[in-house]
Amino acid sequence: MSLRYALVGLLAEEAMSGYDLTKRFAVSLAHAWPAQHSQIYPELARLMELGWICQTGSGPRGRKVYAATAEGLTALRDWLTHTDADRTLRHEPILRAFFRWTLDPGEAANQFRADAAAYAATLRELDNLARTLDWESSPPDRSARLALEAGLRLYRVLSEWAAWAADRVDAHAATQPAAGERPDVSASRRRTRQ
Amino acid sequence: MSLRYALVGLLAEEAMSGYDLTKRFAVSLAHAWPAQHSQIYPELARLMELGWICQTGSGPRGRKVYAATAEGLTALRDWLTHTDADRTLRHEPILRAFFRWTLDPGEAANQFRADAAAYAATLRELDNLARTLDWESSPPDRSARLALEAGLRLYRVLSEWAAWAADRVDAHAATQPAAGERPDVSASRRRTRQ
DNA sequence: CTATACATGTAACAAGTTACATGATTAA
DNA sequence: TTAATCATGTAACTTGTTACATGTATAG
Repeated sequence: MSLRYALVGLLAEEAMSGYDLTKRFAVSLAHAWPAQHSQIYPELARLMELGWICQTGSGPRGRKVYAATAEGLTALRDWLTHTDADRTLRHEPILRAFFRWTLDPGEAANQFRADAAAYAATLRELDNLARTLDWESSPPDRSARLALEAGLRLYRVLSEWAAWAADRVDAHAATQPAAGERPDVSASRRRTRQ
Repeated sequence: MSLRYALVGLLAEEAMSGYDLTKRFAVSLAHAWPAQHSQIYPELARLMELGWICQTGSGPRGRKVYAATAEGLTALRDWLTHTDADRTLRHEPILRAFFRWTLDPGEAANQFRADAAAYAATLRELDNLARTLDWESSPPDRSARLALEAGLRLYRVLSEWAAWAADRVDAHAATQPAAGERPDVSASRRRTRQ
C-alpha cells in the first residue's frame, strides 16, 4: 500500500503528472521507496477510482495532471496515524557480506571496498540533493529535508561500515599463515546436526 | 535470486533443515534479508532440482536435512563475484517521514519518537545477538559478525535520526504562532504546474 | 531532419506475504 | 491429556521488475 499513499502524499503537496511523479521517485524518493513508471500509471488509475485523486488539467503529448482530493488527504493521514510502520530492513549487500567467507580474503576485501565506494558516491548524490532543499521553507520541504537526512546518515554509515569491514578482512588475512587460496569450506561443511 | 543464494550459503556453512533455515532467517538474517518458511520450502525443492543442494539426512516429523553441493558453492561464489550487488534501500519509515507535514507537529514528533524507540529496541536485540558471535572463531562466524555490524550501525543511526527529527519538529513548532491545529495544506496544493 | 526528452500505457514474469492445511513429537 | 513446538507443505494474492509498445513535441 505504501506506493498508493506516497502518490497521494506527493499530489497533496503539488499537482503533477505521472511523468513528474516518476521523476520524483527517481530522485528524492529513490532512497526511501523506489518505483517505476510501470507501477505508477496503473496505481494512478486505481486512485482515481477510489476518488483519492482527481485530474486537474492536461497538457501536450497526452499529459494528465492530478491532485489529491480531500478524501485522499484524509486517507493519507489515517495511514500515517492508524497503521503500524513496517520497519523492515532488506539490503542485499549485507546479505552478501554474510557469505564472503567462501571467497579468498583478498577478493572479499575488494568487494567491501567496492561497496564503500558505491555508498560514498550515493552519499555525494544525496548531499547535492539536500543542498537544493531549504530548512525553513514550506512544511513539505521541511519534511523532505528530515527524510533526506535519514538517507544521508544511512549512506554515510554504510560507507564507513564497508571500509571498516574491508580493513578487518585484510587485518585478519595478515595474521593467517597464507595457506591455501581459499578457506577450508569442507571442514565447516562437515559440521552437521541431523 | 538472493534467497536462493542465501540458502546455499547457509547450507555451505552447516547442514540443516528447512525449519532450521527458517529460524536463521528470523534471527541473524532478519535485518538483511527476511524470509518466511512458505518461501523457503519451495526454493529448497528448486535447489534440489538444480543440484545445488542435496539431502544428507532426515529426522522425526518428516525432518529433512540438506547440505550445499560443490556445484552450489561454485554458484554462490559466482554470484558473489560476477553479479552486481543491488544496493537499493527501501524503508517505509523514511517514506512516512516525507509526508508528516500533513499532520499536526505534535503528532509528527510523537511518531518520530515511536520510530526512535522501535529502532532502539531492535538495536538492543541485535546487540545481544552480536554478543553470541565470536570475532576469532570460524570464517563463517567472522563474516556473520561483519554483516551483523552493519545492522548494529544502521539501527543506531536510524534511532538517532528519528530522535533528532522529533526534536527538530518540536523546535520548529515552538517558533510558530500556534495558529491552526494543522498546517495549511490547501495553500501548497494550489501550487500547480500544468 | 533527427535525436532527445516528454508522455502514457500494458504484459509477462519474479518475488514476497498471508492464510490455509496437516500432522508428529515432546514436555508438563 | 493437552499445549507447545517441531516440521513440512500449498494456494491465493499483492507487489515489484523488465520488457514491450506507441506516439508527440522540441531543440539543435
